[in-house]
Amino acid sequence: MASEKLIQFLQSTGRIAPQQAREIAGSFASLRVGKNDFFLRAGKISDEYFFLDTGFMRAFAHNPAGDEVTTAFYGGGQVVFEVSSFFNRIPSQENMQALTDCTGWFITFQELNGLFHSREEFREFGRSLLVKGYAGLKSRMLAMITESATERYERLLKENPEVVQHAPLKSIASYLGITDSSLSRIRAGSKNSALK
Amino acid sequence: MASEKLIQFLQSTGRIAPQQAREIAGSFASLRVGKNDFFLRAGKISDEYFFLDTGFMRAFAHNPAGDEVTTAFYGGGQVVFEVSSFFNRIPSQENMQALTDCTGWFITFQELNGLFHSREEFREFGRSLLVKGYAGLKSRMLAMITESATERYERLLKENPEVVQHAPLKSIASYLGITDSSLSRIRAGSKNSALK
DNA sequence: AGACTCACTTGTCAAATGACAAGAAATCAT
DNA sequence: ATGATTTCTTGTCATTTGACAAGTGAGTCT
Repeated sequence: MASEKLIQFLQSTGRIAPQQAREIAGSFASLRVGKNDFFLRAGKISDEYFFLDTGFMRAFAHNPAGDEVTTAFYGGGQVVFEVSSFFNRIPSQENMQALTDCTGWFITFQELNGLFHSREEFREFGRSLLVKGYAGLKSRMLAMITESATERYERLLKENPEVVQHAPLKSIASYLGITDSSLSRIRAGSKNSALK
Repeated sequence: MASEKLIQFLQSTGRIAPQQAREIAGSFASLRVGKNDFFLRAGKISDEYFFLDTGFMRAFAHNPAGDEVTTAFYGGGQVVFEVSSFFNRIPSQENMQALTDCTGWFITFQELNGLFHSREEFREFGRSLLVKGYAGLKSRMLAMITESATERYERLLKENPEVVQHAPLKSIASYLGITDSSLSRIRAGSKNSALK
């Protein structure tokens, strides 16, 4: 198993020692998701806690009008699962789909819970991940309130440049809360802002 | 101790039995926060996990320009603390302030951790609360992307009518991501939408 | 009472963004 | 390859929202 990246990841919070990380990683099974394949479909229960090793994914919901709204992007080194569906065992409102071919490692809800039960340090790790996701959402919310569309785009470009390279414009636009034509204009503008 | 509401709350996820709920509630101490008093100041570590029994509170941050941005409202029956600061033991970026006189029950981080350690059912309860908060933020984010300011205001009015009665207009406006004059116009408009 | 502050409203104008539609460019299926 | 589909860009115009400023009214302090 070439799960070195997962083992590193488990140690990243400093609460899990190398040997324990190796043991925990042993409970994960490998998974690959082909480009455009769905990792999770709305209506299903999110049951895989998936460490994404290589590739990019996105999550999206539908607004009342039926349009797709991208709610998250994921790159290598992140864990992909729908929090509410996974922990509450209820159908997901969101879809998760691979933007590129993806590879990684997963465990099921049941296995995760077993590990949480038997390993306090892994439980702490899981909480830390949840808290981190929560904080990330909060800061995105703050950006949505205080920044202009252009600023939000530039922030995404800076903080997540790979995403911009792999996601289609309309997904990025709905993630930023703007229309695709507006984003197209923002892109055109930021290049020529000095010219004309 | 008249902590019946807290005891009920602990049982609300169905994972904690009445007797256990009573014992856990016994670890909480009572707290009152006077109107306009700060429950938490930016720069401090959030160290109280506070079950708000009666009253209303809000959380707010400052944007780069220095203006207050309200990030959350809390009413009776909710738990008030800054997730990231509390669990990561880092200074809070947010302030939390009482909108009205408040009463409730709290435990410190250390005590909470002790309970998490000794009582699996309370640990599950804590996770459930975190997951609920996470899901709430996600749906607020979705509303911010897909709904107009008027729709967001009407949703708040419907889902949290008490808040609107106790928070000043400008706090509500920044929570909704609009200026106070826009909110004032929205309010004026929704009354007269049938008239001229 | 009188002067102050604070919360809210309203007017005017500008800026940001959306709606809709047409066209160019890239991608895909057969 | 070719036609179909999707993706992205661009034009025109409408709508939403913001910026700024003035005004009203309610409460507060001395």
